[in-house]
Amino acid sequence: MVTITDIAQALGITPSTVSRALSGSTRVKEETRRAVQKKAQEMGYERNVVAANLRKGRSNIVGIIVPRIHREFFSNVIGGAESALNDAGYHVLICQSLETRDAEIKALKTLRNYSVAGVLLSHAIESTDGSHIPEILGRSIPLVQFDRVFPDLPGAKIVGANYDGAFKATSHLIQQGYKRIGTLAGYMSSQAYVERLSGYRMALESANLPYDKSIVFSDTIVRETGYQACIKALEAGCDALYCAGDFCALGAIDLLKEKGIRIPEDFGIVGTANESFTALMFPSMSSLGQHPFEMGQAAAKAFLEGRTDTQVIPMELHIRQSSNKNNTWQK
Amino acid sequence: MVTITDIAQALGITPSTVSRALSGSTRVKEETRRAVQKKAQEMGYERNVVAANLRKGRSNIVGIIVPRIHREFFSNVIGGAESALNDAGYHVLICQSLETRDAEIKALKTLRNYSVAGVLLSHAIESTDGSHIPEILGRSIPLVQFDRVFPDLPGAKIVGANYDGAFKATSHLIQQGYKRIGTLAGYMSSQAYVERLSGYRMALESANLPYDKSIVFSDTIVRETGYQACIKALEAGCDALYCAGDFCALGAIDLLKEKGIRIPEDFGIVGTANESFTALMFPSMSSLGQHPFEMGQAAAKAFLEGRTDTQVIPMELHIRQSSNKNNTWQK
DNA sequence: TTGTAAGCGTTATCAT
DNA sequence: ATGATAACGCTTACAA
Repeated sequence: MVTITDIAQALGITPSTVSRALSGSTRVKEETRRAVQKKAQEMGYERNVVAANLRKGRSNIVGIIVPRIHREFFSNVIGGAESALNDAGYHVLICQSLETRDAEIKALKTLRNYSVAGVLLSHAIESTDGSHIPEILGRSIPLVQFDRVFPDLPGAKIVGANYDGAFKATSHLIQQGYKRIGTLAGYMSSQAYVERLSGYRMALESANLPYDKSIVFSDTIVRETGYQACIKALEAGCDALYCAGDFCALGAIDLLKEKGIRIPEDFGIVGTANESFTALMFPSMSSLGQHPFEMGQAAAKAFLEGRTDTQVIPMELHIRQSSNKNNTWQK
Repeated sequence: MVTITDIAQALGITPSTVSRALSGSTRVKEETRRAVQKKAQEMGYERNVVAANLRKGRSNIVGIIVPRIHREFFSNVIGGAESALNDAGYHVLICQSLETRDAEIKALKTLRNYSVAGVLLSHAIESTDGSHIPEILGRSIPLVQFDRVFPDLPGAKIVGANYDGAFKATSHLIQQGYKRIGTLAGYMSSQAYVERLSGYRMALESANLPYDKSIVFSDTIVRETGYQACIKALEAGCDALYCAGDFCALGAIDLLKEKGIRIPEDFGIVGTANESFTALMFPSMSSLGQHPFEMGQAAAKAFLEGRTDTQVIPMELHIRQSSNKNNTWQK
């Protein structure tokens, strides 16, 4: 590997000058800069980023911590973030918390240890508060939170319009004529779900419908728990569910099919996330869509631009068969 | 940040001893090792990996290069690889080639520059040969290829049982009684698709059916091209298609629905990849399943164990409605 | 078993 | 505008 010292020797100058010429900004004669750049090109020089990082005390790596890489939502966020960061000369070190606080802490320490330029984080469900985060990152590593955020932490935040979205989704169910609308609300440890629940509640109250805690099912939001919760929802006389996730909505549909309950005639379902399967399944599932790729790009840009505000990414309601009594199909 | 020098001072010994005590193996008195470890703990020491990497000329980062992070298949591979690597103390730097050779080359150079411990790679479609890969990585960075591999490159390879799988899928269509079975074969620049085509061909020949090039559609395998190819397949008198991807199979189904052609009665479809939507759509789609998570784990383990052989991950045929005339439903 | 010293490749500070 | 020098924190011959 060719170093700046090699170039310096070849040119009869010193490494410092080469370094300056190559790093752009500082005062170097135009002539020498050109000569250095030419020589560097010729010799196939590439800056050793590890050495540069050590000396500078910061790297051009951005860490991304997500609960699970292979969840459709998160992999899309990562895809969006990586593209934007890469365009700006950054690279992405990726960590999974697997929803545990310990792994999240370990990942944060790892990233600090690599002196990353920044951290993009969506916290583990197990992390009910975010105090560990600034504690580990300190003042010098900028933090961008996305999707699951701690509002009280400083720094940029990118969130979905959870309140608005859930309000729209629930209002839609009301308009369709469903009378007793429950919700699979998700983890109350996460702000995103708390807001979805608020949106649900306000939609009911705006329509002068009662908010009834006995049909608010707060649990993990996987297929199996959706199935289980739907049993209780039926017992409680529900005829529709707004679900804070698509997989728990799927579980609910599993049960309804099993019981021979017609969708959407007898029971309405709206999920959340607009996973790709929702449009393709039968009956197709109405879902409140997030925009993960854009969220990833927004998180990356917030880091790149040094923003510290909160950005809200709109959520769109995709009305499909599972909630559409009037049969106005929408792909 | 506390350094080994700090620990050394606190203990009245030298940094080298501290380094040795902390790096495990070398000869250090058990007593001092214990003292050092205790002190390190006390002072909250964490080894600066950047410095260590610079000195050693290699890092504990493994680079993963995939065409696109957010494709379901690849994100699952990454998820599996990350878990296994993380357990062994490695971290993952992630790069997207976006299917272009240039980005792939850039990523390889970046990873070399970070002196990564190894590279896990699934090459871009645009890369029709792999000569650039060892050229950039050299002898010292181990390469593990997965899914899309160049057989002539040295090093470990993890591939799906594409030949076997396509053979099974096509044989299944034959058994179901379809008479003229075409294929959406995918990119012939990639070995995986070449093998799927071979499996398709051999299944036909084993059943004494002709292999007819006019019903082999080789193209990109997205929804739209599947739709287009299916038009031609119908014109050519096909009554079934083995599709080398799920999305092109979906495009084919789009067309069949549009034309009112019954699935599976009049036309059979088998896709490849077993994307999650295949089980949920209507009619549910038969698909040749890969095991991306396991593939990622296998790739990681191949790196960790220094293997250089080729491992074949079996593919399973999931028979669902789209090819199941006998209606023996299988979830 | 431990200490000494050099060096990984770069950047930053001070001179010149 | 350029050069000399030190330093980032660690590892590793070599010496003791």
